[in-house]
Amino acid sequence: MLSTLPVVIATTPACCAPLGERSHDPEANAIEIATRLKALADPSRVRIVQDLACCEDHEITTTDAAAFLEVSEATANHHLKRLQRAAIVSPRRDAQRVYYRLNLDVLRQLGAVLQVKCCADCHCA
Amino acid sequence: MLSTLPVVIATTPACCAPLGERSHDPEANAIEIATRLKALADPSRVRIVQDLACCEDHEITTTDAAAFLEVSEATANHHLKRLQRAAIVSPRRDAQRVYYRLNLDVLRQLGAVLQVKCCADCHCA
DNA sequence: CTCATCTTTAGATGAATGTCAAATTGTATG
DNA sequence: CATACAATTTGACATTCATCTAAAGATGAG
Repeated sequence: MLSTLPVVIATTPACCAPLGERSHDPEANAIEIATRLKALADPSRVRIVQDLACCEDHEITTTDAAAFLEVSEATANHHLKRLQRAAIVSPRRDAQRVYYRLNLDVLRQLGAVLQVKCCADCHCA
Repeated sequence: MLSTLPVVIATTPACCAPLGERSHDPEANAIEIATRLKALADPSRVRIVQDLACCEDHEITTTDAAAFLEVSEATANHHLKRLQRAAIVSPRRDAQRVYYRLNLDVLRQLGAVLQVKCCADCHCA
């Protein structure tokens, strides 16, 4: 289970790309980033996140997600758990139902990792 | 082979999340985004991109990548091709060598997709 | 042309994963 | 407690994929 706000993603490097912290352990850092990206790299999970970012109350249950994705509840639950393990969503129990909600900060930080800025003197586009 | 600048990612929606265009075909759009994320969602490929964003000349060859990742050249080439198919890198041939270079705009746009902004009246963090 | 180097492809293999049906657990209500 | 509904787990299955070795292409040097 990944932490909600990993240091490796939060820090900003010196030169070009903010693709996570490179100074400490590049290997571990790359695994961390890849793990989070993998959690998002599936059409069903992208749609869940899209819906969560836009829907009325910004929450979704396993049953709702199953109907939304037109998939079994076991599958919907699998995807929600996958997102949860990457700290992209968090669960909230209310009676029988479990509502999942986006962790916007985590999503934004993951996005920030891809906002590569190159140094002034390089030939990058 | 994905196009270099897909419309689906370039456009900006109305309300909350800019997780790609949702108005046209949500299903196809989600597949598009997930496909690109998948191309990046591997530790070796993250390290390649990290290196490309920072290294001296912002280019890398199959042989260099193999040494850098400590992996066979076939494997390194596989990863570079995967990134190329997602338009994240582009090849440039010079004599025997093929130099791969980042498409910064594609990377930035993919990152922008995750920069979820919620509407003022919602309860998101 | 022949050799050396770099790149790419082909085929094989093991691990991860998306999906489902079925069974199990959790929670509330009669 | 018994029933109903929601969530989760389990086990199976097919697919994808990271990796390797071996072989084949591509390109320049002698």
